[in-house]
Amino acid sequence: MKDTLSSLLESAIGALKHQGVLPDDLQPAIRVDATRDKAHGDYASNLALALAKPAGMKPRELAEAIVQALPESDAVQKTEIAGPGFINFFAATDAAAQIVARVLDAGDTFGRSLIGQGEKVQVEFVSANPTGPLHVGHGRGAAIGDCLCRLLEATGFDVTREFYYNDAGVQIHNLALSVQARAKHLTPDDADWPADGYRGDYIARVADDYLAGHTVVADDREVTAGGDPDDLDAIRDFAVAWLRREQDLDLKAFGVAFDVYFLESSLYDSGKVDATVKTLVDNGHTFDEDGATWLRTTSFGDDKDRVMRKRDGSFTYFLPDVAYHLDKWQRGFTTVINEQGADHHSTITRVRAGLQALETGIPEGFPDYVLHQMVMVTRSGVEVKLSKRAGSYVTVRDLIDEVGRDATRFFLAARRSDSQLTFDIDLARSQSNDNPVYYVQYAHARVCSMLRRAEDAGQPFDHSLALSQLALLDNDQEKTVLNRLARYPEVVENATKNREPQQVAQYLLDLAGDFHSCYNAVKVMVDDDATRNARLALGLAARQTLRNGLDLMGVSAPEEM
RNA sequence: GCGCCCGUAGCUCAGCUGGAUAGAGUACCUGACUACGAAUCAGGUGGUCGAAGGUUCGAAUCCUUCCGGGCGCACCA
Repeated sequence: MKDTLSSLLESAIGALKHQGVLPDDLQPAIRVDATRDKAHGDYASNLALALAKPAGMKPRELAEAIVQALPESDAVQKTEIAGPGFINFFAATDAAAQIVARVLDAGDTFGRSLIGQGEKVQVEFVSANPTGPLHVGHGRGAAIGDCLCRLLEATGFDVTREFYYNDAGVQIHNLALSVQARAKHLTPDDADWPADGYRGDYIARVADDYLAGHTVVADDREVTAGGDPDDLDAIRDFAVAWLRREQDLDLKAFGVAFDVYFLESSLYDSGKVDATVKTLVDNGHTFDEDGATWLRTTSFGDDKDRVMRKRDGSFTYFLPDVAYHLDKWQRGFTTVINEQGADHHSTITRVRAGLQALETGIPEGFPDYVLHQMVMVTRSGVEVKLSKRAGSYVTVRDLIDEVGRDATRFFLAARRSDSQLTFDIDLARSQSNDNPVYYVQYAHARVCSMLRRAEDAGQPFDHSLALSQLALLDNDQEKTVLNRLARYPEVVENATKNREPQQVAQYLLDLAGDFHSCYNAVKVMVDDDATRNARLALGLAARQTLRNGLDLMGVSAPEEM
């Protein structure tokens, strides 16, 4: 519909140029938007407003001229000029209703597109180090990241989900010491407990399993416990595998699966860290000072230079980070999106600067970042601190157990990532209708119920009859649903382009609302076969679109509630 | 002090990259099940879009400066 209107406007502009009303060299960007207010018709264009100045005409006069020059079309019932010079289009009912046929025909593919053209995209998200179960912040990252991946897949990109972690750093050493302490029957309250040790109860479980000689299988590794409490290396290997498995279980419960687990240590093993250093040095972007080697990141927009090799000879974290992103580029990912907590935002400039200093033709904006702000968790109105060491933080699995996977995913992905989020556990776990995901799912279940009812009444849905009678969908509420359905593909495209999964959530709430209103205003199960089937078809189209959108969010679409 | 993000109804948040009279949910009032699921719907109350300037036909949206909140500012990750 939108495309139709755009091309109508285009030919009108062409005609006006021909008549000499508009200058020939004018190249207007024709824009048609769905209206917010029914009084403004179904679609509106601001073309006359945008062109008034270059054309040297008053907006309303120009709008008049454009409307006069518009070709006839069956799709348009009437046009109006309103406000400062908007051209409002009222869609012909049967033309608008054709969206139902389109949705039913496309089915699961409605809203999908090929704009990605198979481009290889990598999304790195969660990337938690294996020192504890995933917390709510990771959950937000997982919900947003996975939804982004689903959006990218739906728009024709070739997506790789990647999880990056470090199994050898200082944090992991602390983990091993903590497990060892537990294995020697110390508790976090003992004087000898490691200073920076992890205090969570899970440490004791790791220690028990280690002493018992258990074998753990994670997605990317398998380790059998040595059982010797003095063998710190064995303890570390086992603990890492144990927590990787724990995180796998968290992710599985959340419905998120990764294609690649990438180890920071592999960058050292493969020589990529050394190669990166050599390139940076050879390119002359480094200097030595205070016994350390620095990278001159200020040449690439950073506000100060950064140490890359410490005085003790080891590297700061950002060097392997640069090597890692070079590796991503070399693997053929022209678009890379890093979803991570905003508390690490300072790495962006550094990593990009490092990549530029390699002078290998990597674009300046590489990689893309999607940052999510902090999640504050409250219980009984009191903040629960997010700390792995405290051991009292809310995990992803806590939330899933308490409020369910669907609600957790929806909550965490339904808000803009760059605003802070308060997760009120009491509210979220109360199974009340405050929960917006129920609202959307209920709309879906209602259509299913309607269809069951039609079957039971011996009046099953007649597809071909319905499609021939779509023009009967002419109530205000039905038109609202039709217009909403027509916007879905654009929402998917926009959400993908802007990397904003919350747009999908917002759309689903709007569509569900439109449907519920329509459902209450217009009775579907009427005696007239034509009307009933046309309305069932509208319900089916709404159900299909709800299902497709929910699927993008990784949320189920239940047939009954 | 410097950098990034945020500030929209009492509360939780949308606002489709500049459009028309700023919208939902929740809460609070009033109504609708002898019609398809009332986990729903219809209506009402509720706003200096943090503040002040600027850009233009037009600003919650873009620019500047303040105010307030969060997060960063390591030879930690």
